[in-house]
Amino acid sequence: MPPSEVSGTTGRPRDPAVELRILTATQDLLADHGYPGTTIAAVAARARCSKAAIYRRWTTKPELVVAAVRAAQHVPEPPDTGDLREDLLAAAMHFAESEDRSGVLLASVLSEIGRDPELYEAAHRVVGGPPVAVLVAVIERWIARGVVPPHVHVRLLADVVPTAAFGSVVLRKRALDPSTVEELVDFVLLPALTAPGVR
Amino acid sequence: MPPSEVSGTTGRPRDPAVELRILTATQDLLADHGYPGTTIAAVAARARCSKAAIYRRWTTKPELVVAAVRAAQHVPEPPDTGDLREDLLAAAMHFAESEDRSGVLLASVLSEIGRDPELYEAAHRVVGGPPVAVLVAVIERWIARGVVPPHVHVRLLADVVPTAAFGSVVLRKRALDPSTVEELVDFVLLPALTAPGVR
DNA sequence: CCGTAACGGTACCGGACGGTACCGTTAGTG
DNA sequence: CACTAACGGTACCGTCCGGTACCGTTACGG
Repeated sequence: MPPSEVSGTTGRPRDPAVELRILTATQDLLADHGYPGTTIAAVAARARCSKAAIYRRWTTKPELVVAAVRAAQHVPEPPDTGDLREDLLAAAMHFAESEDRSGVLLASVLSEIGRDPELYEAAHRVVGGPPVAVLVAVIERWIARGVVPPHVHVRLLADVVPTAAFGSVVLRKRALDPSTVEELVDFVLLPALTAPGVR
Repeated sequence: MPPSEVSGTTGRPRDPAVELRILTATQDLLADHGYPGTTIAAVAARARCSKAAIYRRWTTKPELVVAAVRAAQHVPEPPDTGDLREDLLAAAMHFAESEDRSGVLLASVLSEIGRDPELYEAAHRVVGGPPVAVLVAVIERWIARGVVPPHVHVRLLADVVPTAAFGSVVLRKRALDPSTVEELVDFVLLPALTAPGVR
């Protein structure tokens, strides 16, 4: 939900540039200092605006944070390169470090947004779902093509890279290395997807 | 480091029961409410003691938390059942839910202990290292026995289960299901360990 | 040109929490 | 029996931070 759109029909209009500065400032602070370090005062200072300008748009801090995370996201397209490994790499690389900060931001927020289940669910659904769904879609397509056997545990394998990315961000304060993502694809996903049925 | 052992040679001796109650209360609160929810006042209330009794033993909250996490841990023995799958299961189950709360506690703390690198490192080294080392040891032993090919990415695979456990605790507020651990072993670790060289 | 509302700035409120100080009481040691 | 230090209890301090209120100023619509 973008800024509360309720505003009188007359008077000085809101400056859209302020809105943008607030959101990017929130993203910066979330990425650098986590949820607790992202104070409203700090956001205001970085956005070069007043706290009032923030509370005019969002009623509470968690709502601002969700808006900032949502603004950072752009839904990826399921790749279809004709090669299993290339598809996996393309889908998995969304979780590596890149100019797209949505993964890093999501991890920062999810781990610290605390005990508010409603906001937690909102953030998870909006930002966490789609990229994992892309990985699931890729795997299922290659199952349909008969390249990957149908007995593999799709959900479990699709979660490997996102989970690793999450751990990296939360534990080591930095995004997953692209080379590590490549290793995960080559040494974990591909063997598990192409191995004959074990057990 | 247990309670500051500096205490005069005379006077009323410290009650060891109080110490124990403080540590278990801290563990309970960490597991249930995370690091921020573990306030000193709450620990004192649950331990049925005064805040002063806590600060008599530990100088600061992070030190108390590290002590509580450390107290919850007991170093596991590397299993050697003669069967690869059984060894992996035994080592991996340390990260599933059980009466041993050390994994859950570590996850709670690591994700929220914040920007104090010193305490972070201490907690990680003390509690996070050994269980992963057990997994590494198991895999390397089976490489030495020639059952697992030497080209597998040991560190990467040994981290799969711990990372999943961490994500589960932080994201879903509950420990990893034993059946999920079993699935990870069967559908991720074993295929990756036994697959022929890919790529 | 008047009304309205957003603007930056800032003072302020209220609650939470880490940590300290001091109480009278109690359990040990010499 | 005197001394000492831990005990539970509690009042207190300082700080941080989310959120509110109010300022004079500014930009737009009717």
